[in-house]
Amino acid sequence: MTAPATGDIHQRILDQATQLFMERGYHGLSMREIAEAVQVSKAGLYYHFQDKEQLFLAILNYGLDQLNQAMQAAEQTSGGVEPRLQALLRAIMRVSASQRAVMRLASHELAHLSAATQASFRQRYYDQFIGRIERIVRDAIAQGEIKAIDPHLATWVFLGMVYPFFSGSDMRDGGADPAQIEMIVGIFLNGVKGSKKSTASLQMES
Amino acid sequence: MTAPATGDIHQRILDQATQLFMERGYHGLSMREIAEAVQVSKAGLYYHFQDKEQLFLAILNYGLDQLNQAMQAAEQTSGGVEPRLQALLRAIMRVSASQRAVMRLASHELAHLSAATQASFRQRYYDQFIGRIERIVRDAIAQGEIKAIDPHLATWVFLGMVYPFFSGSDMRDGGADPAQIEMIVGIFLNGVKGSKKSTASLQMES
DNA sequence: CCTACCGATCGGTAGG
DNA sequence: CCTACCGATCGGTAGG
Repeated sequence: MTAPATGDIHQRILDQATQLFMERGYHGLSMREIAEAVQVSKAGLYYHFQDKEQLFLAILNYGLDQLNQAMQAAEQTSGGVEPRLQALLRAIMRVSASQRAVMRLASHELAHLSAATQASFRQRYYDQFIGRIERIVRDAIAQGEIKAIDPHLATWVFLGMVYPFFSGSDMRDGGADPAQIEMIVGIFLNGVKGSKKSTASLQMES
Repeated sequence: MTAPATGDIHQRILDQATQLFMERGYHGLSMREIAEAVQVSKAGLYYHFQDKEQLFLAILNYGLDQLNQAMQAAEQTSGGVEPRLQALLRAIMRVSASQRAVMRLASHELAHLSAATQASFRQRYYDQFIGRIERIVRDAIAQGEIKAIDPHLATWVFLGMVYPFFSGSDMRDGGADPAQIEMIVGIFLNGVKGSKKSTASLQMES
């Protein structure tokens, strides 16, 4: 009566649950509530997903896949750190805000899942997301484009800077302002820039 | 039998619950489990705290108080952005890692509380924590020490950079490495430095 | 502060 | 045999 409602139920569950888990967290949302939102029975949920944890994991994996595809295309960009980082960020900002926010959901809620689930997702997360940024940072250090700081730390610093754009809750919900993103990349690069073409005074540490 | 166990039960509940909420999140931890950990009855918990939300709020407020006291002392520091930011960060890093992590707990879980509780905490959070950093940033912009960017955005960028040091879960648990902290402040300041002149603000190593 | 409970809801599963 | 569910209920636990 209300609608044909037959738009791939599997996907409709994923979409609705994504939104609800984002608002309420893993333990703050029940399978019953998801079922009501999707207008299937709770048993219907369990036909499509083994249990709550596997449903949640499917959400995280789907979000990571979206990001991965976007980042893959952007990775062809060659040149220095700046064009590469900017291209990566632009690609990330082109995926929907809600799928971006799934990465934040992952970092907040992963600890509440079983050890096996955590391990399996964390592996993919590093391979497909963090690793891509860290690789650019490592290359830039090798080229002397940025200071010889710990690449892992530098990556986390950079991610921390753009973190608000993965959320829409801490900051303004408008979201992906390209100018702001570019400025933040600029701040990062200016902050960590190496001795190559500027002053050598910042280089050494012991 | 087991222990005298009479070390201010109110505080023991706070301490134990802080640790457990940190591991499990607001909805991932039951009052029953807290009671068992503290070795009081569940009803005993309700003698000391009105309900689960008020217990959780007490934890957040206590953590904020610790930070507030430390930051108040550091706020006497005068001079440019750099000494002021460094003093503030050093003060923050002197409070225990677990109390620092309470701020992260707040940012993760606050959304799961009632609107009234959220509002009451967020007010204090801005007044006593974020506001202190934003004030320094605003002063620095007014003095031309750093670029004329949105102070709110700059504050969130800075907080994002030091975010890992509020956790102990995303990064190494060792926690507060002063050298890393100083370097990050240096990266931020170098990244946002203004047109005034690059005098002492570039020197981050001693 | 405890024992003894409540209305309701939790994640998950039965047979059809 | 299949896909795609349903109404009802399981044993336990939630906050109060």
